[in-house]
Amino acid sequence: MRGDGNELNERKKLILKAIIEAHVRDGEPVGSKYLTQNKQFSLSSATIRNEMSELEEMGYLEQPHTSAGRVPSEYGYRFYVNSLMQKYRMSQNELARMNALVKSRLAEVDKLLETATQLAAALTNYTSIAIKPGRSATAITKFRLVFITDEVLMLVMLMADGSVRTGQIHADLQLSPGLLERLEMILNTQIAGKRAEEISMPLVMEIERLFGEGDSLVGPVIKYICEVLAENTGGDVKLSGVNHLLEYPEYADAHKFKELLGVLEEKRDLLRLVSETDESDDRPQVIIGSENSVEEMQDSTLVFQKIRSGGKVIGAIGILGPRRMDYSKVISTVEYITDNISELLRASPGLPPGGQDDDEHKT
Amino acid sequence: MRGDGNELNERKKLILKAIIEAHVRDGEPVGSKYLTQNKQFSLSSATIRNEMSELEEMGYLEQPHTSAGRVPSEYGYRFYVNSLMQKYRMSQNELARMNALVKSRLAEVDKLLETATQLAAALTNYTSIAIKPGRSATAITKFRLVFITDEVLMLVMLMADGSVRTGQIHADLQLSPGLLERLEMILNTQIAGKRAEEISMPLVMEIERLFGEGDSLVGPVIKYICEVLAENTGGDVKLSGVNHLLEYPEYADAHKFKELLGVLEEKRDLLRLVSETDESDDRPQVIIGSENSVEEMQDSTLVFQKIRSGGKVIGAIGILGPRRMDYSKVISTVEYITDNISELLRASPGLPPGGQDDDEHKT
DNA sequence: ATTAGCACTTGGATCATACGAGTGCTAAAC
DNA sequence: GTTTAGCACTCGTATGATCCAAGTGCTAAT
Repeated sequence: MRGDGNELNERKKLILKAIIEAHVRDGEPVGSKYLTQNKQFSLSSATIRNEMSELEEMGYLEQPHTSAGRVPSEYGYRFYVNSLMQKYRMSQNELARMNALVKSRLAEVDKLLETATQLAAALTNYTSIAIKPGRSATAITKFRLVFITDEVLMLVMLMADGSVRTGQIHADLQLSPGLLERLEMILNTQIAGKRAEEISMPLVMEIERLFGEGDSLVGPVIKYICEVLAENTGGDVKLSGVNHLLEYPEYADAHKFKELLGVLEEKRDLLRLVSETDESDDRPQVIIGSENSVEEMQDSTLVFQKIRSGGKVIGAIGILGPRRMDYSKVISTVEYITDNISELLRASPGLPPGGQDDDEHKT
Repeated sequence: MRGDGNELNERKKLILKAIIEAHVRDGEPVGSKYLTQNKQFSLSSATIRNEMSELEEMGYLEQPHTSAGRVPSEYGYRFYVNSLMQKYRMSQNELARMNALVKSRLAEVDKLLETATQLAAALTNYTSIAIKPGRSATAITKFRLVFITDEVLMLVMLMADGSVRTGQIHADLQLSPGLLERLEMILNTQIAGKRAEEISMPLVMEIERLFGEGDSLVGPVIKYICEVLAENTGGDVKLSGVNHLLEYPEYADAHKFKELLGVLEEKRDLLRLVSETDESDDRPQVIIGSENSVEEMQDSTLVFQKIRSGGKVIGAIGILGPRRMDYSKVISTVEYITDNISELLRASPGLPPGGQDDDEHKT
């Protein structure tokens, strides 16, 4: 019954569009009469009723119960997003607000993502999600040891993917810049480039031998390095504006809302969701209802877009709301914010400058 | 009417305790009859009624309406927490679970706090909050510049409070270790120890003059330093288990819950709340209802405890739930978790080892 | 092909009633 | 003097009946 025959005539499209937009606006089923009175259709309610009846048969609409108006089906929304919707044009006001917010804080990617989420939530009145996928353990290409105090050193690690990690290590013996220089060299020759599995006990002992004094220094350092290598950084998810959801009657059911909240906090599912989608698709992705493999989110829509920097996906920002959501506005917002972030990332320093990747060398 | 005369006799205390515990258990007003049938009181309901009536007059109990049972008043809870409650003894099971979780991930304070929150939420079935107060702008005592690639350097700043901040800076000119060494020295002589206001334009120009080449390097570096100095790090708040709140009918009202969520996300109020309390008190703090200055939280109770490392408050973890909360269990949990974290912080490195503070030198 | 008209369905709001839980008080019992 | 039994009273909620408005589907007329 879906997409049978060949699609909708113009009038049906217009009606469907009007229904969806009306429903999104006030959240109630839309009746035939409503469409005639408020709107530009020069048709009677009866005619519209007939069309609606057909639209229902074709799967674009649904009836909550006999005497209610129609509501867009998931399929209907999907069609709307794919074909009917026109891009939302931000108002002067919104644009100004956005620019101001975007410019305010940049710097580290983390902060950037967080700001972006808050922004998205504030602008759309839906819940917004920042996703930072975990980098799966990469090798370390270079070490630097920095002398901080007599007892503390900082370990700086340049990762193969171009990012940098740092950590402080507390040593039990008296440190000196010279000592660190020696250890740094040893690390760079012996450990750089290796994966966690390759750091065997004999290797560690060899290093301790080379370094000579103070295995109370080598020990903690190696331990820290192993931790970083093994880390498989879990990825991070930040929510903003969860409270907005409660504005929509769709989330009135406390129990279901609780479940949803639980999933959102769990991170895992969200991360999977983002990584499941087409890796190369850099447009906003719209996941409507049951297209979503996470059960608890099947009454919601998730719109998200990946953010790249130097060819690598470094995160994503998304918006979550009821299936009845202002797709046009949400999609534009996500798109706009993502673009801006990419822009900022290109301009500012802060993270991988594209470094040792294959693609970038052709310039 | 509060605390008039001189306090409760034994029987009143017992009855009050029983009422509170029953109410916490099932969330409904407690009637006189209920107390007699289920419980160990060898009294009739009438007697209990009389006692309850007096307890009400004294301000420990309240009646939602004439024909409902009694409910503990805020004052009643406060009394319970202060005098009646006995420490919750964790079950073998809970202890095991906790230990396992605590041991799993430690390392950075951030991670630690996050794990702790999740733990607290899981154990208590309330919402848990990790609070990392912002350090109010401190001076930088020392700089280190680390060569990372031809174009990127890492700026390491030792702060006056003993912590370390790092940031990457992208330079437009070709970097070299020698270059950085020179700049490092200039920074250490010219800027170290200064506050943000003291970094004037003339000073910056002086530095550029001293450094000579490439103000395309000095510019970004100084800018970054100023940002860090001005930063007044906002502090951070992490929530876990928000969904648990929805289990309690107290939070059924979607609108109020939305407001509460909004406040929790805002961070600001929470941070204030924690910093408002007695700085030196390291026991768990219990803020019940209207004792809380945040309006939206006046129907809730917040239990939290500060975490110190080397004398400095580095964060707090707390639990938020309905006023009717299992105080005994919650307080013990918070206490236990906090103690464990302190323990871990003492054992592992990772953060300020107490550094250049006054108190610590006396060892 | 469109429209007017009408019978039918149905969820929600409104109202009245009944019920149950709990109290406060008085008078009797210990 | 304290405790208890008994009873009238209060009040929130659950239940059910009724009504209404909105919307549909269908048929017949335009």
